[in-house]
Amino acid sequence: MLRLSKFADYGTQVMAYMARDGAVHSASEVAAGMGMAASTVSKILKMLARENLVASVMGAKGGYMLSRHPKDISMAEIINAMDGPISVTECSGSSTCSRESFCSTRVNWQDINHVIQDALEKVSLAQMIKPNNHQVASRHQVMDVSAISSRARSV
Amino acid sequence: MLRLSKFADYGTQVMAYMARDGAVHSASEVAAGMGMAASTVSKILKMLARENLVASVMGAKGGYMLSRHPKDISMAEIINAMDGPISVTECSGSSTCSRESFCSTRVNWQDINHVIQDALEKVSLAQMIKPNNHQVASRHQVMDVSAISSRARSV
DNA sequence: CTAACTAGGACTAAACTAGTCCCAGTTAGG
DNA sequence: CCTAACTGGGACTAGTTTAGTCCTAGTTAG
Repeated sequence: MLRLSKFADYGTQVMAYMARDGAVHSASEVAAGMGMAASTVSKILKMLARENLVASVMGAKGGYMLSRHPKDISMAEIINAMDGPISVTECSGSSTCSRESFCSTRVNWQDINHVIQDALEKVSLAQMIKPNNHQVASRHQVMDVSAISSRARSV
Repeated sequence: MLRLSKFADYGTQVMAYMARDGAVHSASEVAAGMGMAASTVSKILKMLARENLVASVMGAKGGYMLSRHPKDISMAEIINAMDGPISVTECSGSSTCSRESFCSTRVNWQDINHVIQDALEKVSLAQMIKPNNHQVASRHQVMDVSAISSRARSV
């Protein structure tokens, strides 16, 4: 199946929801807007915040906002934040595999991981929320650090 | 993590093992050669046989063999055989998602699936067992149906 | 000072995965 | 024709992972 966890999926949707404006939204507000449980959305936003994909504003009237412009956030970043590094097999990292001596395929898995990572880096959140126009293989946007607001602390 | 099941990984290794020659090997023989449990390898070979990636020979002195030349078998086929269709999210198929009305990202996930599928189709088993030479993005081999043997029935 | 938030992590139930086993069918060879 | 060596298919189980909830602490607006 080559599966992504549900969290990566949810994370993308939460990001998509937040991308509609640059404003601060509380977790419960996002949850209500998306029709999901507040505690679940809260957990997802925390994970996204830890990786600086959203910025958090603490205290009353606080909440979360995108830390960058949607076109400067790649799907690879979101997936990495939610699921950890993109790697199709266990052995492709540093971990030891008991059959490593037999295994002739290891370096090639790494190549495959790299291709997938590349493909995901080329898709921005902005593209992801547009109606489909087959832009997946298009050129990667260069970051331009257009801050949406300066209110956030944790960026 | 974008994980593949262990079966896809094992499947690849079993295929790699069988690719060393065109001969018939019993499941237990392959298991012994790879240092894995016979029952596990047997299960994997059954799955591969059901998708016609290996051909089975029943009865005494039976076993399995690759159904095609390694260069005519793609990684996409092996992964599909072991894990089912390559699809990064649940909703990208036909299944209904409760938030489909909110979800603006669906068609774009399908594009991403397609890119990954493409990348995996371009890697043949033959390439996978060669020492790494960064051939992942190279052109896809055209099938030439060079039968290795005519002994098999289930091809 | 209090209500409305986020931060972090512990905890649990459900789902999935990996691995084993069993029984039925097929074939080579004595 | 019988038996041993195989595959085919599927049931079953233990272990792991995932998803989701909840609790406590810290921060800030008003």
